[in-house]
Amino acid sequence: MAVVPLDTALPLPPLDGARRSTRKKADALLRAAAEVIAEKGFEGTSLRDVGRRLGVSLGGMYYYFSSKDDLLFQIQYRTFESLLDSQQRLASAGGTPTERLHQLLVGHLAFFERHPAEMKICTYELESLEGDRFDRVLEIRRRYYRVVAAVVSELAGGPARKSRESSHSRHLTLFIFGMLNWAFMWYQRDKDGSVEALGEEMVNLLLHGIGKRRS
Amino acid sequence: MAVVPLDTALPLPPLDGARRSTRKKADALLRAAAEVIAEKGFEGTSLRDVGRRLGVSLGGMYYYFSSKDDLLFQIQYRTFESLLDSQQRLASAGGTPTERLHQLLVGHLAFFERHPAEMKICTYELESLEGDRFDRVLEIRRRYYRVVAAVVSELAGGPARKSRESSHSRHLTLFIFGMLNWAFMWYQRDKDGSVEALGEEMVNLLLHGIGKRRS
DNA sequence: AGGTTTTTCGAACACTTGTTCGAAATTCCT
DNA sequence: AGGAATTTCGAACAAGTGTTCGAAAAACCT
Repeated sequence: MAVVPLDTALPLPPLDGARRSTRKKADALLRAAAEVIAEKGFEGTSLRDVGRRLGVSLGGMYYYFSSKDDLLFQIQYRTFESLLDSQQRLASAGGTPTERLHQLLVGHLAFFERHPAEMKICTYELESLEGDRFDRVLEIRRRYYRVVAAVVSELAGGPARKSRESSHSRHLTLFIFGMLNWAFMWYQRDKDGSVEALGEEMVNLLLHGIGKRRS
Repeated sequence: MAVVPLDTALPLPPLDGARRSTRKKADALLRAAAEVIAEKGFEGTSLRDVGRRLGVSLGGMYYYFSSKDDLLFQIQYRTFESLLDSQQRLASAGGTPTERLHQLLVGHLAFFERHPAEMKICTYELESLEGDRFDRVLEIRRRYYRVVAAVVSELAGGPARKSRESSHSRHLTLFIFGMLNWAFMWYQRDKDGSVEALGEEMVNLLLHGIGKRRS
């Protein structure tokens, strides 16, 4: 009976036994790819284009990524890893539910301001992923959803019920994500002010509705 | 000196001197194309695919559309024409500003429920348009924006100022579009109820904020 | 220095794409 | 029925795609 070698699970492209400089270059390629894909779309982007930005040949790209799909997956997964981590820190930093919501809104907007290309890709190109890669990205997105939903439930439903999420607070949460994620369609710092100020406007709307200002 | 014929400005594909059945077929092709593009993206969709759905050969497609870009343009432009028309009717039907906002929210959601593929394309594939086609779609989108923005200003700013839109009500309007347009990411009639009910939840949030129900 | 591993390249592959064009088929009108 | 306009097709084109592979180059370690 043949024995399957048990060592490092993933064979080539994940760059496990790689020099640090190589990993740095993979990161740089990922960032460059994000910019191109954000501009021309995933299908409209060729690996040759991405490589050319950093002087890497087409064949060379396959040393860093096992496929074009893998590249897209890594952009999306890493982005949500980073966002989730940052937001989880904020959500568990204490304060009233209102304060925590405020933190999360500004946190999301600030992250999006720092990584516009990656965030755009996450909203535009989720469905360009397939199979396992799609599932894994969906799963981490759900984790992020729950972080925000928890705070919204607290705020909307009074003391959080242990049981299933109410459809009311589900909708509230999705409305909020809509406002947040739509921002990349129009937000320009010059025109719209800082993300902190924008987060403030958002939290005012969410707490008191249109018309009334301040708390 | 040669004389350029002055008659029907647009020569071929706009199907000006066309039989009624031909225009019907063009409409059917447009709908079929919308479904394919909504599923696989514009770049990922081939004219061969679209044609095959209705038994039209690749070459045949060019009798109806002057190019692949033209097809995408027509989907987007016609969709906004129809949406704009329908919403303008609602906005000028009278009632208090609150009632008119309510009408517009439900109207938008209902339109989106009737034309999910087209609406998805309008949000995903605007940037796949170029030059004049891009400009024209942008212009009609702005017209629609103003219809909603006008009602929001009335509601938020007290009596509407004649002058420039305040950045506060600009943001409010864009928040609302975010909630509306994000809905296609998650809305399922079974799970989320009717669009009328959803519109009600939205208007409640906008008027009174989280937590308080009813008016 | 020499030898090993990591990195890079370029050519070749099979395939798909949008577009053009001229001839054939169909439909319409009188 | 015949003639004119319309619709439809199929083949051909040039260009671009992701992926594979084996050999060369560079970097590293002792």
